[in-house]
Amino acid sequence: MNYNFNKIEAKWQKYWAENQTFKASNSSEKPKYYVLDMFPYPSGAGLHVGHPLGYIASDIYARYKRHKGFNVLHPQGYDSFGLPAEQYAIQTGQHPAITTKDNIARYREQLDKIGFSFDWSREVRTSNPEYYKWTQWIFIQLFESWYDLEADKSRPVSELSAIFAAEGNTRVKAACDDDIEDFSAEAWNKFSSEEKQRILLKYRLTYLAETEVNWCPQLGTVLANDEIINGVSERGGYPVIRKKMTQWSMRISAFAERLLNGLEKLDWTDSLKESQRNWIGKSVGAIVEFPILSFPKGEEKAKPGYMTGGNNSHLLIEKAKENRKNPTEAEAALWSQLRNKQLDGYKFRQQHLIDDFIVDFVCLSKKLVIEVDGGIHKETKEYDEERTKILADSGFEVLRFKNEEVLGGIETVLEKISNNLAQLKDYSDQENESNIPPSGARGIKVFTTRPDTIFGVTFMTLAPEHDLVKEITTDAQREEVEAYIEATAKRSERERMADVKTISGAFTGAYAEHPFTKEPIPIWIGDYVLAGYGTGAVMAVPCGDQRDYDFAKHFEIPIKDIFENADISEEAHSGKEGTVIANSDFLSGLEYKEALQKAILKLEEIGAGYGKTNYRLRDAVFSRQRYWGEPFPVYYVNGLPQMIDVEYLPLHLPEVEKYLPTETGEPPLGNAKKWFWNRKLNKVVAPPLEGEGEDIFPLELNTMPGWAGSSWYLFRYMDAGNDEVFASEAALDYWENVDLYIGGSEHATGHLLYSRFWTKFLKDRGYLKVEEPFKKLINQGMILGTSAFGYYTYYSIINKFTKEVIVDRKLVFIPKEVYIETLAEGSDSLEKIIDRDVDINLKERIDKGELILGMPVNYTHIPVEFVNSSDELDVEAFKNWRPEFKDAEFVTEESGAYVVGREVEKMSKSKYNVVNPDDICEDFGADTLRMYEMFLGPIDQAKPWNTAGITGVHNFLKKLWKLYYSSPNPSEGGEQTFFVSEEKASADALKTLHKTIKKVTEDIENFSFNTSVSTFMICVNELSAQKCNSREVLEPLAVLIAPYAPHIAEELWSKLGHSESISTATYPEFEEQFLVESTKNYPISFNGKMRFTMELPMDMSKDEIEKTVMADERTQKQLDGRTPKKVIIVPGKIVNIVG
RNA sequence: GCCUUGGUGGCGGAAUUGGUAGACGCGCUGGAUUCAAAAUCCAGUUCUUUCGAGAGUGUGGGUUCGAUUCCCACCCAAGGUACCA
Repeated sequence: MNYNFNKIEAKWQKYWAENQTFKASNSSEKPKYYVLDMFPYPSGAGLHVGHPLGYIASDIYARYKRHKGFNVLHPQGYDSFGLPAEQYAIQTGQHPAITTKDNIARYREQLDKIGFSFDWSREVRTSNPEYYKWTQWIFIQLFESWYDLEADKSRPVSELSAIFAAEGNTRVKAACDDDIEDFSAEAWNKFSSEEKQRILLKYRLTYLAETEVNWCPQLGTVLANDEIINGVSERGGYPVIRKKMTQWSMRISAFAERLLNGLEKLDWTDSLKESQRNWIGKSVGAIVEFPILSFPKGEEKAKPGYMTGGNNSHLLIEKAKENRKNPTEAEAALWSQLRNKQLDGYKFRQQHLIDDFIVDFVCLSKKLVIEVDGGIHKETKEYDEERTKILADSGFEVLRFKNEEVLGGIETVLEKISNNLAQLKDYSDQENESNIPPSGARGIKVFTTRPDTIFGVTFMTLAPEHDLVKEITTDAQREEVEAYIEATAKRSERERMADVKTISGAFTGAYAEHPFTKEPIPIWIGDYVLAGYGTGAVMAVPCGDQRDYDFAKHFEIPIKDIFENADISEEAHSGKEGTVIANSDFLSGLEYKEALQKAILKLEEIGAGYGKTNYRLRDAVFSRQRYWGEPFPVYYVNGLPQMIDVEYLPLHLPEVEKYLPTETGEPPLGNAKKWFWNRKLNKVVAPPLEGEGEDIFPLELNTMPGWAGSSWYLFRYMDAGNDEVFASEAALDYWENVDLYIGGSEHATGHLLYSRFWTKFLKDRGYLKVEEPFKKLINQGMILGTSAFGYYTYYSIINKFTKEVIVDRKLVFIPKEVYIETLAEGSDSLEKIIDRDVDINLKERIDKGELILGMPVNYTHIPVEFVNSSDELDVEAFKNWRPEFKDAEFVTEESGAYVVGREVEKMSKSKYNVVNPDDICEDFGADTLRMYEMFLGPIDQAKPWNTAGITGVHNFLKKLWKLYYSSPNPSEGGEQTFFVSEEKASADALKTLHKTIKKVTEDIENFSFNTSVSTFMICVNELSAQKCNSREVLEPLAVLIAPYAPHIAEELWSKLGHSESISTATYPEFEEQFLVESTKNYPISFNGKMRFTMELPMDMSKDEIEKTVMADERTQKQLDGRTPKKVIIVPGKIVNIVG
């Protein structure tokens, strides 16, 4: 019987499905093993042969582990929320749920044909409400958590509130927003509920924050970086700008150190771990604060808020204003005497901000602060002391009066003030008050990894988006700066990073003060500084940093050399090791490391900075302005987010008529007719009518990103149907985490980091016991397509005088060489071709110059299914494909065929190079497809698909089949029938078998599937040559190959007399004894080049080998009379003769 | 730009720890079988060659008795670069 793969494969696929052969149990005597593929997105195009590559590899491993006695969990499902379905919905109006369902059905059908051992009873889809209920639940858990930096773990927010109520927020160390104000327990307890919510939001692991996005006003939507091409949208070509938007963020940065350290224990490739390390980007350095030295004239009056810290000042200003409106009696009395330069002509300000403090009165020109105690603005004693200290540090004198003093005898108070004013140094001589930072030490914070080079700072650069830019820019520079900011807003972040050639920037006109030298440092803005990195500002050290160097050269900013023996005439000296600092005051003469330490110490000493570890990892934006994603279980009361109670989950995705943003630019959910939450009824309702708004609040309009559902799906598979919890404790305890994960390296920093983050979070909160989701990870490379190209000319002949068109764009396909030659050298060959095609009379008239011949050339993709393995085109099929090719002519080879050009590209519909796995299964069988995909090359590398090569693997399976179909007495002319001999196998056959067991097992453990396929081929070739038909060899061979070619293995297994599936048959054991060799075929090299080989006994000694080799006549011939200088002998390996 | 991976015959690729470069398969060439074709089987197939041999693993250097493998510099290609999944 012939190898009828279609019949065999259908039979066993049916058997597996009916018997639930691969259904995994959540309890078993056997050890567990969890094999997972990266979550597929079911695209509309269906699977092409590139997709199953990783699934085949994981399936082989899963099946191998079953043979090895493991209880294997090998599930599959769909990451079914995503942009493509939404795009399709926008274009066609078709609901994404419907297209997604269809696509999944198609995927499933295709997957089933390949014979995977998936446990389909556990299938999940992220877009199913039963699934996203738990994604929403996890979001709520994140919202209800904060990160305790001391315990280094996530804790419930209720515990944080308790801490605040007991001791305020000054002692707790938490991962939080930058703009946190200190408050006491008393203060906390007095805060309104809303105030508390606002503060807690700054601590939660998911929080609302302003983030920069790529906004396309015309499309009314946010675009991904790769949806932007040259600053305009890919769709439509509309302009895109950077815009700030309030969005949900995930505080992944709190986990940075754990994500970094956790890598060490993972069995991932070094390159992948390295990618994650770089992404997390830990750098140790210092925060340095440069006080802003100058403000433009008049500005300090108009804007009293030049404080340290961004949003703090805004809050303080509000408070100060309030204070001004409601003075105490004493304050009001004093102010009436101080205002309008009444006292000795000195100008006083009331309720003024200095640093982060509000003082009652201040005379800036004398740096004198007047405080009146005991009023309604009374602060705690602790706070007062701290404030006095900081004010003193900034050079302010503080004068305190009690309420009674002011009210009892204002004359005495005024006299005291007056005396003080007279004694104090006058700061107003330096150009008004503008040289004194009006509010004290407002500064620019920078993060630097090289505080040792601080004396080399000659300018500062801020990101153009930096909050301070608008405030510090002088009138003279304003126009230039604003134009620059506008220009930058048009460039994407990636563009800005990639483009190092164009140096651009603008001077703000402002200066900062060097913390040590007190020299003024000009403040520039430049787009090489990114707002999201560090503090969005750098201290530029042109002598030590190339980008600063280039910037300085370009704008002719001085470059200060602070290195010993470094040449900085051409480029910056960025080396660290062995660098000695010079020209740097107390750092001079110190080596890099010492200088670094000392610089940080000094900075801390003078209060201008402190050592800090910085991470490049930014908090992850979690909002998407899309329809087809998980809705947030969130509604808003007075703009503050509220979580829907867990018992009312899932919050279903609403129906909308249009999947586009609303006319007012809101996300697509804004189109939903019913998208409000009734807090009383706990359900989704229509917008409130007049008078019934009390319990009805708007729901969140954004949806979650693609990575929400895929960050935790591995745990859902452990207990997929559970509607009480995301997975039961028993299931989680049994399966723990994924033992082997296979997928593309493109997920290195996205999915793989986010799922590690969520796993750590869920562990902290006690929902999981594991710290990591994926123990071992293998990357799969992409399978590329081999595109086919046709080259053509479309020539026209026009009458020079009458302009009559005689031949209109006639299409002639030409050989590739002619095309290339025409482009490179000229059209000689092309003309010859056209001459043959053109009517003789016309040709004569062309030669006479009466007619003009135009013949442009071009190329086009040709569908690969029209091309055979010899690159010859099926001309008729191609002509019928599209009307424009109907009348095309073809210049053929001698054989009469038109030969296409070939090139390797990504497999894609638009390139007409997609190969469908269904077709391959139909023509060659799933077993052939599986083995061929593995045979193509190493699993982790990209390689082109070439269907022509598949016959080799197919023939191999036919040969394998024949080994078992070797009826000793086939009837004359009849087919071979199944036969295995029960006799002892030959020594050669056993050697072949055990050699194969050894190699294949090693390969499978090393995920070197391509070499194991080769090994099988060698094995079958050898056994065929040996005419081996003994059960002793063929039975273990069937098990050995079963993970790779399961259908044929099942068939042979049943023919061998087994009634159970082969899937759990015991894996054959390798035995060394069959491989023992007594001789070695030694390569004999001369100066490292192998010239001939010699068969010598394995146990021969070094001396004997040398003697034997030297005595050989071929050795003497090679040496040609010379005496060798040296003879190197590695027993069992080689002989090398030098000389 | 930065990070990661890779570069070996006409093609996919192999080569364990520095030890016979090109296993295995495709393609190609020749042969057997056949009226013929398909299928199958056998032999050959890195390049150059004056048939002695010589060269050769992206390029240029280095270490070594010996380098595809280790080191340095460079070139090229692919993936990622934070809203494609």
